[in-house]
Amino acid sequence: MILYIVILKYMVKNLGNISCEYCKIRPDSIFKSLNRKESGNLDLNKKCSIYNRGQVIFSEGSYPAGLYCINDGKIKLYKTGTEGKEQIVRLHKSGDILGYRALISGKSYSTSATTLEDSRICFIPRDFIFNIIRDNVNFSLSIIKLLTQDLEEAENRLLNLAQKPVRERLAEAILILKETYGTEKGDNSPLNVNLSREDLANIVGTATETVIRLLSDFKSEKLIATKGRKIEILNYNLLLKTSNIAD
Amino acid sequence: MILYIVILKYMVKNLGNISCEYCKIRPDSIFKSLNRKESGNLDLNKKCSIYNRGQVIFSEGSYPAGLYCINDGKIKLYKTGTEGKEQIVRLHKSGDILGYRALISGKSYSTSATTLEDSRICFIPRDFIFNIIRDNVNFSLSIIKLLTQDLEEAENRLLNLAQKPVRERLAEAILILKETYGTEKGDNSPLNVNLSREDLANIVGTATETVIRLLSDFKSEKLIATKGRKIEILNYNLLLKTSNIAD
DNA sequence: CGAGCGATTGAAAAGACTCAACCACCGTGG
DNA sequence: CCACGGTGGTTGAGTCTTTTCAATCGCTCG
Repeated sequence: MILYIVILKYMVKNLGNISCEYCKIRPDSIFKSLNRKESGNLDLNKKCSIYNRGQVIFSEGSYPAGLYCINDGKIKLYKTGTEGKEQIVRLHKSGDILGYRALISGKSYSTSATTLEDSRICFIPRDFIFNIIRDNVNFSLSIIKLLTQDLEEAENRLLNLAQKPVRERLAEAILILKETYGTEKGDNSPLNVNLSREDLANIVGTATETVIRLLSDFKSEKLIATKGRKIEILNYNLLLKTSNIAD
Repeated sequence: MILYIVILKYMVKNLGNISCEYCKIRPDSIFKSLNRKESGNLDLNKKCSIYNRGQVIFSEGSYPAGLYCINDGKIKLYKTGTEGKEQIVRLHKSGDILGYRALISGKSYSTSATTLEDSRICFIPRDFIFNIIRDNVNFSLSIIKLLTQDLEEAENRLLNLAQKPVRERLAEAILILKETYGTEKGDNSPLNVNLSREDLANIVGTATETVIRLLSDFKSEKLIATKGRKIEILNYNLLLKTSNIAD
């Protein structure tokens, strides 16, 4: 019986190995500039796996052997502070790639990555990536573009952490969650992501209890509604105002 | 007389137009991968200027027409928050280039840059840079490397702002100032940079008064000595401990 | 049913900010 | 030469946000 399960899991893993050429996320990914030959080559080199929710993809301090492409799933990228508390640096979703900073700079990971839900993630070995960078200028331009986006976002968050009160940051975080992961059904439905209060606190950069208190403030102000971990935005405009975002 | 001064200033500006091939900062700069022809070409295209202390090089929101290379000087790169308070994102020194993020991403500047002291800065027009990127793979790899460094640094500061108390962040900031700008004469001399208490606060992400109070704490703990804006590190190890940097 | 984890609430304390006053220094103009 | 105003630095007091610690609750899982 156990053997059977192991085999099944193995099969699932391999079934995950879809074609990059026809991958649903291809139009959004940095691999879109690959030609047919390169793309076919990528198929032969990559290895797709299913990660269960809460599984660690890589850890701060270890060395990258390639990069990860999220076919389907949600991932948190975080650093661990001196007291062991996580700070979530970025959230990722289908179509994003992970671990390219460390791979390219040739250094160890400066963040850890963990799935927020069951995810299908493809691994592409180091050499393949470097070959593409050398051969395909557009690919390295895509990498540069990614980096500039991440950098700009990081600098914005720097400003927020330094200057905005927790209340505003939490409001903004909820808005960003909507931007990133959308809602479950339509406009009047909960955000399509399950985060613990602790994760939320680790995005905002505050204590878990503070998040809980502010969420219940938001609820009494009719900005949001919650049901377990599900958060629904009830008054978008007021939440936007609460977040005090420039312009 | 006034005319004379204007002419003098104009002359100084042109005298500033030194050769990139033999520029003292060339070995440290991203232009080191340029060959002789490209480098000569750069000389013909660039334009060097003297900026007085406190002069703005570019402002958040405006569009880049090229990038800046610091031949000599110190620059603060900062964002302005909703209440008009600055947050210093990064400090730059001789050999650094400025404004490449906005130039490459084709977007407006997301930060402003102002000199902390009189500086000689060269401007290199947009087209020239893009030509190099297209022709010289090593150059774009240098850009990628810069971006990865900046990103890593930004993420580290994110963690610090979110989790560390002001006292630790200020101690770390002083250590970083030493790393970046060194000391005036030797080990037992003040840091080689003049920052107002306000600038210091805008690095650390706190109020000016808090910086002043903590600095005087540090003084009574014999960690540092100050004389006007000059800060001298008296007890490096204890300051390091106070900063609570990991490892 | 009990253990354990995440969520919640309460109370107290700490950290940091704001506001206001005051000081020190510097260059200007009378 | 000195009064003046302006800027940046410093100090004090009070306040508010946020954290910390502790206790409780609810739910799930074995």
